[in-house]
Amino acid sequence: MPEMQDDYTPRQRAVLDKALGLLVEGGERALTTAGLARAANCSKESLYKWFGDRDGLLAAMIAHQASKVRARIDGGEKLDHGRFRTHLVDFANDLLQVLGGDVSLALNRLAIGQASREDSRLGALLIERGRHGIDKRAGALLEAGRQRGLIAYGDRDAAYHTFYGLIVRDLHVRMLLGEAGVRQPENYAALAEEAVEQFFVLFGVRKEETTGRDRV
Amino acid sequence: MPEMQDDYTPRQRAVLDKALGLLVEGGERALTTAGLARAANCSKESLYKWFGDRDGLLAAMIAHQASKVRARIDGGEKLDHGRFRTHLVDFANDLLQVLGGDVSLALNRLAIGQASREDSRLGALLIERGRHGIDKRAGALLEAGRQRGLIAYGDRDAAYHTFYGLIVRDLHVRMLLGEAGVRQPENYAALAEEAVEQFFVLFGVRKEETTGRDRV
DNA sequence: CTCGTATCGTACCGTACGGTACGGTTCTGT
DNA sequence: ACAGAACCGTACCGTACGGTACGATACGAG
Repeated sequence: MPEMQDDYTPRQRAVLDKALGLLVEGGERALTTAGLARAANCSKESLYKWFGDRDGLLAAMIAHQASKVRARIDGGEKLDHGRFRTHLVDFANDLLQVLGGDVSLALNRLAIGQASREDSRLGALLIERGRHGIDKRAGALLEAGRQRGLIAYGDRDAAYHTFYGLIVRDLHVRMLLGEAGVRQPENYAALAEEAVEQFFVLFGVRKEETTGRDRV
Repeated sequence: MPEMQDDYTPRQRAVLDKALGLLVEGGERALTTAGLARAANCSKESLYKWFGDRDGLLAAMIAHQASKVRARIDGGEKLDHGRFRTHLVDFANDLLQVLGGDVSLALNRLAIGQASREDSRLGALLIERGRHGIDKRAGALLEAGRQRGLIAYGDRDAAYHTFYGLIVRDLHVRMLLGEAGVRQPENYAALAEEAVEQFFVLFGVRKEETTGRDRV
């Protein structure tokens, strides 16, 4: 599996960044080969030489963007309840931040728009390059919490997906649809707090009154 | 607010159904005016006369589809815990069934693909015509349960969104992305059961202890 | 200095789409 | 029966896009 590092030259990376910019600004319709060549001061011939065809360009954009968002791994410090809780809240915040980001939304819209085409692998590529890192990080975090006896679950994937649902709810789709008033990063913190709170209600291990009486 | 009933002639409805068929089968690229005219045995001129332009056609398709899915309202029988639970499970099942349906996925993909265009109202239209009915039904259901003392919440919208997240998790986006192996209707029942179970853990009222009252 | 390579800018080609126009046909009301 | 409207099928137009070709330019290797 790929090492999350694109093997493109700096020039090519700059072009891919321009392409992402066009995509974010104007959607798929704005991302034409001629437009990209003009915006990036390169020739269409170079685009086709580097990326093969338009689909190759789109795939390269996803790979390039994924290579920039390095999934940081949480250090293995000693986990008490408070630290674990903080890590979960951080994860939830990061997740909302990522999903609500301009580039993420634009790439997801692109991949979803292409999903009907049978020969398009953009969706799988997006999940493989983008989601799996997040999943790994969350899985490790949950596993660490379970081993310390802070939470309990039968199926880690099920617990993770529940956690994901508690955090994201229907926000992702509504942001993808462009609904007004949904993208409000100032609310992410509160959403993350509440999701973690609910996650602990579902999967937390009662320590007989050891539950930190945090303010909510 | 519209009455969830499209004011189109049967002929026009048949054309809109053909259009939905083309969209489901081949995505947005397959839905061309010429293609639709050929498939529906009508003239392009009629299409433009009836729907104005392509965007009008797309909007009409959404309205037409929404008019077919009538949000049935649950009868007001006496609610005991078992009945209430059954209604919640039914709602969860219906929700998964709807979101995973061919037409719903195709229309959502279409609206999401257009979401970048500033002048596109498809996303808002889809939410307005499709989601609001579901939201109303769920809201009424939750409110009935609360008034019977079966569940407790401070904010109904928050409780509903949590319920939604527990049911759908990340399934909707992954289905939209076309990930293989995600659309498995045979799993919906188990997912619905588990979501309702978790929902009761979070918001259910124990007959003995009346705790679990959360603010926020 | 010179050759080769990579790249740029532009021009070009074929295609496909949105939208319009028009002659011929069917349907409807009187 | 007849007039008018609605509609079909097709042809047509302008545009825009993906992809290719080509001459011009910059630059490193020998």
